[in-house]
Amino acid sequence: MENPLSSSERARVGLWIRLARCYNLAMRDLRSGLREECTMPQFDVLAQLERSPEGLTFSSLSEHLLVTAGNLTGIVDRLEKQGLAFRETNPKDRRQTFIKLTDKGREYCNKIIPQHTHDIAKLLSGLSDNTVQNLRGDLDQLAALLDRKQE
Amino acid sequence: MENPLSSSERARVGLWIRLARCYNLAMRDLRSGLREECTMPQFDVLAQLERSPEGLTFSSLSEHLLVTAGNLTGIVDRLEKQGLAFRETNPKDRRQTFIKLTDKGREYCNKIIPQHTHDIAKLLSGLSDNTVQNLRGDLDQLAALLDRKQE
DNA sequence: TGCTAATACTTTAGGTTTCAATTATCCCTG
DNA sequence: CAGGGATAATTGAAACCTAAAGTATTAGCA
Repeated sequence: MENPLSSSERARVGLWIRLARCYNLAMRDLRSGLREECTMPQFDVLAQLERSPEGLTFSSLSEHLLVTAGNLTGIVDRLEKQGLAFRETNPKDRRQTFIKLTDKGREYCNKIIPQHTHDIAKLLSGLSDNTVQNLRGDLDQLAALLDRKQE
Repeated sequence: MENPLSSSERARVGLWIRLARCYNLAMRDLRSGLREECTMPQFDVLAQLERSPEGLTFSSLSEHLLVTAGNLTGIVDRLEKQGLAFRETNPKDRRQTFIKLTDKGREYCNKIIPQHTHDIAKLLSGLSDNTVQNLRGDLDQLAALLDRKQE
């Protein structure tokens, strides 16, 4: 009835399971390192804003972070409430909103970004430089593939 | 002030970013393939149950799927409401609950598991068998590392 | 100019997720 | 055999997340 999986298909399913497992294990660890400070999604937004002093729109953030714009509304609301970021309507196109860091937000980034960066490096420090390079290359290949399927 | 990142640290941060990006891109695609049927977390639970006719406890599911037990309560509630699974208290230890598939749930699994498996294989079909093998090996190494940090 | 379609964000409904606090049960030791 | 500590699941609060519908605003074109 069911046509059985080819070994090549099985290998790919196994790859997906491993990818998901690594992601979730790492996520769990990194989240706990950030916990007292801010949430992971909030960090992701802050880190993007930090490298764009001119501000970012919801659309561009949504694209970079792979989350829906509807989702960002809430995250930015909370950042705004904490005084770390603020909205600014684009006067040239009043549909668009720029999100920018406040001074407090920038200061905060200067503290937690290096800290979080260090956590990541430490978490992955057990891998050889060689393995890291191989993984990066192969994942780039995979990302290119997945990007293409998106359109 | 800030001591700058070594190139080896930078490489590891880049690896994490790529891993997260691939995970999220793939997740987005696979979710939409499953959408009309059930949610991804529900699928994950069903797929585990399908290979354990004797049932699984919340604790063991929690461990396998890397989610908290509190989270599973809700997911299993919804599966139960849909008539796909049911709870059964362990008479030998009334603290434990076995979760099992109903007939309807088993039938349902027979339909969607092959379908989802096929979606995964198709999504990753653009990678060479060689790249798949390399990635699997390297991710196994990474998972072992992350597992160890967990304890 | 004025209508229509597209774009940008928000809202809503339904799930998911975590952490922390509870409840129920079991185990163990005095 | 009773109390204290561990284990299993649930509950509650807050945040995240998506898809789909809604609201403003802009752009394009007849």
